[in-house]
Order: sequence, then structure tokens, then C-alpha cells
Amino acid sequence: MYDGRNIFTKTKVMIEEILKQEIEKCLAELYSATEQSIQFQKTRKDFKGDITLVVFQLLRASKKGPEQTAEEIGNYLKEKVAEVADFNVVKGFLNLEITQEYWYNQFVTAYNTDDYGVVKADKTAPTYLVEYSSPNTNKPIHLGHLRNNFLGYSVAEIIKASGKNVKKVQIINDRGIHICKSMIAWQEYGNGETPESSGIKGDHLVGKYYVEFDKYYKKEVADLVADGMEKGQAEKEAPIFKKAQDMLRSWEAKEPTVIALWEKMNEWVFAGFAVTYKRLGVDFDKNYYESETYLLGKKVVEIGLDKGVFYKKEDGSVWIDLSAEGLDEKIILRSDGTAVYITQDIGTAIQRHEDFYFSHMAYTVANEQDYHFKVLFLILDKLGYEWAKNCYHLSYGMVDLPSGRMKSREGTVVDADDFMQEMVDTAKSIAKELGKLEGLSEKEANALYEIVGMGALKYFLLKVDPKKRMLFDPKESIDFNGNTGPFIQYTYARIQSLKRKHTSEVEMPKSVAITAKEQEIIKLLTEFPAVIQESAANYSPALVANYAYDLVKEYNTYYQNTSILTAESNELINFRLGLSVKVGEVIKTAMRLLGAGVPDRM
RNA sequence: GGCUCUGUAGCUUAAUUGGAUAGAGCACCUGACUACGGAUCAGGAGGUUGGGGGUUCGACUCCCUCCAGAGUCACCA
Repeated sequence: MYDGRNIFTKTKVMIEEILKQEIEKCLAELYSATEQSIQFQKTRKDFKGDITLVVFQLLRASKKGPEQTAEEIGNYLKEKVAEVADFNVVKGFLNLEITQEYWYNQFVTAYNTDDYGVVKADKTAPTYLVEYSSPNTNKPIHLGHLRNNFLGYSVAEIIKASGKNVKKVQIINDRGIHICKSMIAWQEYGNGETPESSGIKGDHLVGKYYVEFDKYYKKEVADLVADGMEKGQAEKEAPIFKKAQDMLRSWEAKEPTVIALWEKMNEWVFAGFAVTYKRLGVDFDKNYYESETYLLGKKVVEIGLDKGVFYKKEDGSVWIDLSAEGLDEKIILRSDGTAVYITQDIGTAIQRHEDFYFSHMAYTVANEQDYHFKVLFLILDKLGYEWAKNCYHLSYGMVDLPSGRMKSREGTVVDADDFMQEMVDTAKSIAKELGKLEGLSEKEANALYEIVGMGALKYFLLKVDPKKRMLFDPKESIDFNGNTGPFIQYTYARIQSLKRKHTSEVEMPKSVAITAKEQEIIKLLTEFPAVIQESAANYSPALVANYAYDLVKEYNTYYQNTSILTAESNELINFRLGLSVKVGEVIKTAMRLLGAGVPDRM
């Protein structure tokens, strides 16, 4: 209902703008019609032509059959538009052939554009906030978080490249009962263990005690049940659970020893996260800490009550009635006066708007919270914030493993650090097998394995439509052949090799006869700017990923069947090498937008 | 049970937002210039787009209805 979509101006390929104007004139002249929807698409490979006009919508204006209408428009365009070389009509589709000169000139323009496809944001461009990552401090990052981090980072980069100002933020869930669980378990059973003494990464160490807590908790519950207690009651009465609750109260009362422990363990976690984030290649402009924001909600309650959007029940709890919108009554404030999750989120959203004056905000959060965000945006709207309608929940599907859904409590997690290492190791063993890396120092080689392994991982997670649930088989799913990151990187590396072999400066000839294949590649290149816009508008890195793959596939068949450095004429060598170089640049930009790197050799 | 999302070749997936004969990759078969880098390329086979109905020039896409899977419906976060 409230999503921030479709606010990007669609940047059309230039030829479409030209044609559109001419077609409008044509319709006015031939049929005295105005205000028609003019729809283009790429001509299918099996037909002759570059751009296709779908004429079915225009039949009402022409009052003629599809073929005849297409024929008439085609004739008009061929006569009036220099770029239209010829046309053919198939059913209601008018296929237009555009001149080679046009395509070649388009290429030269693109070739001479730095950072082609990317629009620089100026100061007046709107600001987009992208929230992503947002970890809990009681456990390390796992495979599901990887999708979140890559998605959020990539979407932020893509929106930035579409010409908007972007701020990346996260909220760190550093308070609450779950944190106290790790703390209690460490206090009771940790024997003073630290990351230094154990050699365990800080976030993993704290995660270990979260699991420990659960172990003891389950045992205590079982013991109580064995003594005849009801299960539900036992779950509330288990001594270790009560200790955790006590600790939360002490934390809220700011008791110094508890706060000190909390700060110490948080430090361990953050140090561990910093390492992981560095390897992930993600960053943030601002961190929000729940320990600081959790009180923000209370202000909101007053505002809501004042405006009559919320109401108070006899026990003091505060509610909002969303039944008119087809949803339920939702609690905003507990009867004991403490804020619930959504209240914090409301407060944080308002705080962020004060911090950044954003026009749009996207939350990268798993789809299990679809309902939560629907409610959140609705409440913000009811409170009268006009930016509420520009909030978007970037909802993504779970990552499944063959062994089933992963959840930390069920013990089937794939730890992100381990997993990244596995990917990099795989890249390493493949590279060694192929043995093409002579002359690289060990340091350079390791950097390369990192680029390839992480590239494979990022590309694999991002090429799928975010909202789809995906199955991840660590052994089989990641392949270094086919539609993969390394396939794209390999193409880039080969182009760099061409560049190395050709030592003189590339000079683009004024004009040159281009082949059908070259024209295809140029067409793809000219689409790149629109792909970025489209990808940003849809919050979908998958579009950029699939574009990169299409381009690479097209280029590879070209490369395989065409002499580049040994072409007949010097002009052809320059053009073909220039085309290759530009393809390489676009690959690099596309991969960068996915958060992935490209190697000069591999 | 209510609401939401998902369902496309054996597997992983795409389809210009309603357009032409539903594209790719993996796996499986057949091939490739004494390799401008073979992590490549050319070709083959593989589809009732979960089933059924409807809307229209046209449906993977929109509507209805079943089927299957998932999520959610907490004074948890």
C-alpha cells in the first residue's frame, strides 16, 4: 500500500525519445489523434530490427487494422526520421531498424563518458535512507544476515548511482532480555573467559554463551516438569530465566556492575562485527543503538494521544485501532508504561527524519516482518507524517539450507565468517587447479581469492529477486561456471589482458563498419543507464546482476568469434578494443554496485 | 481459521510490469580455430508457467476458485 516505488524518472534510451516525438506528430497528422500511449520494446532476436513499436493501443486512433496501421506509421518514420533505416511489420508489431551510424555514435558518446551510467547526485537531490544489517549483539552474523547486508548495501549503492543522496544506517539491538541471557550465562559459567584468553572472536564468544543459556534453561525447565510443574509455568519459573529478567531490570535501573558487564561484552561483539563488516565490504553512515532509542517511543505516545490517534485503556496501556484498515488493534505502550517494539520504531523513524530530512526511507528486513512494517507505515501516516508514504519495506525471503530453515536456537546456523572463508578457500583451490597465477605474490594471490570468493557469494545472493525465498546448498549451489560472479569476473580479466597486450593509446575512429554482433553489444551498453534507474526504482539489485550477465554472455560470444588485436585494419583494432574496454568498464561498475570487485587476472 | 507472500525444464532461475515461438545456467549428450586467456564458445535434448475457470486482439503477468509450501495474527524483538 505504502511503498516508495515508481518515483524515479525513467531515463529512456535516446532513440526512443526521438521516435516518440515523431510518432506523436505522425498520429496527429495521419489520424488527428492525441494523447496516445506509445510503447516500445526491444525487438526480439528472431526478427529483423532494433526497436519495436506495439501498435495495438493505437488502433482506436487509426481505426484501421494492426498491419495497415503499422505500415503507415513505418512509412512515415522511414521518411521523416534519419535514424530509421528501414522497417518491417509482423502482426501488430512495427519493427524499426536503426542506422549503424546512430549506434556507432551512441557508442562513441558512451565511450567518452566517465563512470558511464552513473548519475552524480547534486546537493538538491533528495536524500534516501537505507537501513540494513541491524544485528543483535548476542549472536554472530549468519547466512541469512549475509543476504540482508549484501542487499541493503547494494540497493544503497544503486540508488546513489541513480542520482540520489543516500545515507546508510543500521539499528543495533543491544538491549533487552536476549542480551541478558548471554550475560547471565557468561557470569555463571564463563569462568572469566575473554576473547583474548580463549582465542575466540568476540561475537562468537558472546554467541556461545547465548547458546549455553538455552542449554541450561531447557534443562531447568525439564527438571521442573519432572517434579510435576506445568510446562508453561516451568518456563517462567526456571531460575536462570528469572535471573535474566532480574538482570534486565537492573540494567534499566542502570546498576553499575550490570552496565559494566554489558559494556564489556558489547565491546567484544563490536570488535568481532568490525572484522566481519570489513570482509563483507559494507559500511554505515550512522549507527543507532536501541539502548539509546528505546525511550524515544514514549514521546510518540504523547503525540498520538494528543492527536487522538491513540487511546488509553483502564489499565494504562495505550492502543491504536486499525480495524477500519482491515488490521487489528495494536498495543503501543504496555500497562507498566514500557514501550514495545513498534513504539521504538515509530520513535526512531521520527528521529531519523529530524537527523537527515530524508525524502524516502527503505528498511531491509526479512519478510517475516511484513505485517509489522505495514502497521508501522500506517501509524506514521495516521500521525500525519507526510514522508510515511515514501517509506518502503525492502522485504526479502528467507535463505533455506537443505537441512531446513536456519535459526540460531535450532543449532543449524551457517556462520557468516565460516561461510565466507569457505567461499574464498574454494576460489583458491579452483585457481590453483587452473594454475594461471604465476608471477603473483602470495599477497596478491590472496587478495584475488578474496575478490573471487566474495564475488561469487555476493552475486549468487543478489541475482535472485529479493522477495523470493531461496534455497542455498553450500556444496552445490555455488558454482563457478554459468551465471555466476566468477564468470563475469573472468570476462573482465580477459579484457584487461587485451589492454595489456595493446600498449598504444586507443583512438576511436570517426566511423567504422560494425557487425551485427557489435551492434547488439552497443545496444546493451546504451541500456545501462536505464537499468540503473530501473533497479533503483524497484529496489532490486537483481536487475543489475542480470544485466551484467547478459552483457558478458553477449561479449563472450563476440570475443570467441572475432579477432580483436589481429583485426584487418588499425581502425578496426581500435574500435574493437575500445568496445571491449567499455564493456569491461560497465562490468566493473555493475559489479561495484553489487558490492563485488573485479580482478585484472584470475 | 483470517490475512500476506511464493509456485516457471530434474535442479537454480529470467521474462522490458498485459505483448511476438516463455529466455538462460547447472546436470545430461554432440562438437570447436595449433588457446588475441578453454573459469570460454557452437549445437542437441528438456515446458500444459501447480490445477481449473474468467477478462481481451493478446495472460507467467490481472480477477475468481481450488491445491501445495512459507510467513504472520504476543503487553517477544
